[in-house]
Amino acid sequence: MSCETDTIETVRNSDQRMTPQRLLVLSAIRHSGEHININQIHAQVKKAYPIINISTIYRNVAVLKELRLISETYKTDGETLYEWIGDHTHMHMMCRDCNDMIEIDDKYLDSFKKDIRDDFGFNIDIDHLAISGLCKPCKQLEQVGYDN
Amino acid sequence: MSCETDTIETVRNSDQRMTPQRLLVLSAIRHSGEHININQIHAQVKKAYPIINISTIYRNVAVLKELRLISETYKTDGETLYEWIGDHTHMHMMCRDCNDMIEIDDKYLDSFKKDIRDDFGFNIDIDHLAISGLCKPCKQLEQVGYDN
DNA sequence: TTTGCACCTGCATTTTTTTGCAATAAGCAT
DNA sequence: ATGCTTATTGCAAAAAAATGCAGGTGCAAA
Ligand SMILES: [Mn+2]
Ligand SMILES: [Mn+2]
Ligand SMILES: [Zn+2]
Ligand SMILES: [Zn+2]
Repeated sequence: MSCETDTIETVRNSDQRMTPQRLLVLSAIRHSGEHININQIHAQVKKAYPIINISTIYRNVAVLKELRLISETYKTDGETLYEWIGDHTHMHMMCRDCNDMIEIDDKYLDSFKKDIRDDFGFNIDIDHLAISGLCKPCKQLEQVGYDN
Repeated sequence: MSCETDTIETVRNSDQRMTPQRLLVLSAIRHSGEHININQIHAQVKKAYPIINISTIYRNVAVLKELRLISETYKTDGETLYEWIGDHTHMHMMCRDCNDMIEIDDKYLDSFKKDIRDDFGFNIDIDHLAISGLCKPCKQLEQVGYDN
């Protein structure tokens, strides 16, 4: 795993240790398509290390989240997803009706982010932003009165 | 509970029923200060109806959330909070270090919301918006290098 | 009022997530 | 290399959340 060198440093520089288990969890998330849940991480890690316990997955995900190497997203349908935070910074819009998630460039947040920082001193984490609402098709269905 | 008449109508108009248990859950959330968790709701409802089961709380909270009468917020420290959605629409900024939550007027979101609707047709739910980041004091501590 | 049906509840159980603990091992300093 | 300190792991057990089911009940239509 040569592409993880700087990540390994990040972990080590924070009084945490880089174990084989932790590296496998980290790689599973990093090299998954994009979003991955706990069971998928567990299944993936098991391929290389079958004895690993699910609690180790939970605990490592918590550590990586704390270090802001990964993000945690609660989907509108209840599923919790993890994602690698690299240089591809973006946010998500999640539809509360069809549960679809679309990816949105974080440039859309620039002005809002600035206002909040200027007026409150609060610094928004764009990497951890998932916003719920109604997507275009679902909104149209609602207006036709097709649903409620 | 005379102040719940329109709420009762909302529930009844959606092919769901208004049971005493549901009304108690609803009132507990509505009349709590602002944010309340599952156990607090359970404790509150028990005062009037001691036999109620915790699973009834979980199920009713899910229904009220689906009807958009209440919002569900995952705090940065893991706690899940519920809140009545009335006319006092607002959003929250949650600090990932000190877990403090500040309330912010939704006017700050107007421009962002419009951009997203114009460009993607996606309609953001302001009532369900809680954004994580670093609050002012925590940001200052970080810059001094006091923490990491 | 009475009836009927779909929704709800309580309870038991299952599933998911968290936690305590003793053994192990990472990483720093000899 | 070797030894120390302390984070981390696997396992078991606890706690939290979700679910199946049989009986109960809201409520709309007679
Ligand atoms: Mn993403
Ligand atoms: Mn609030
Ligand atoms: Zn949708
Ligand atoms: Zn803070």
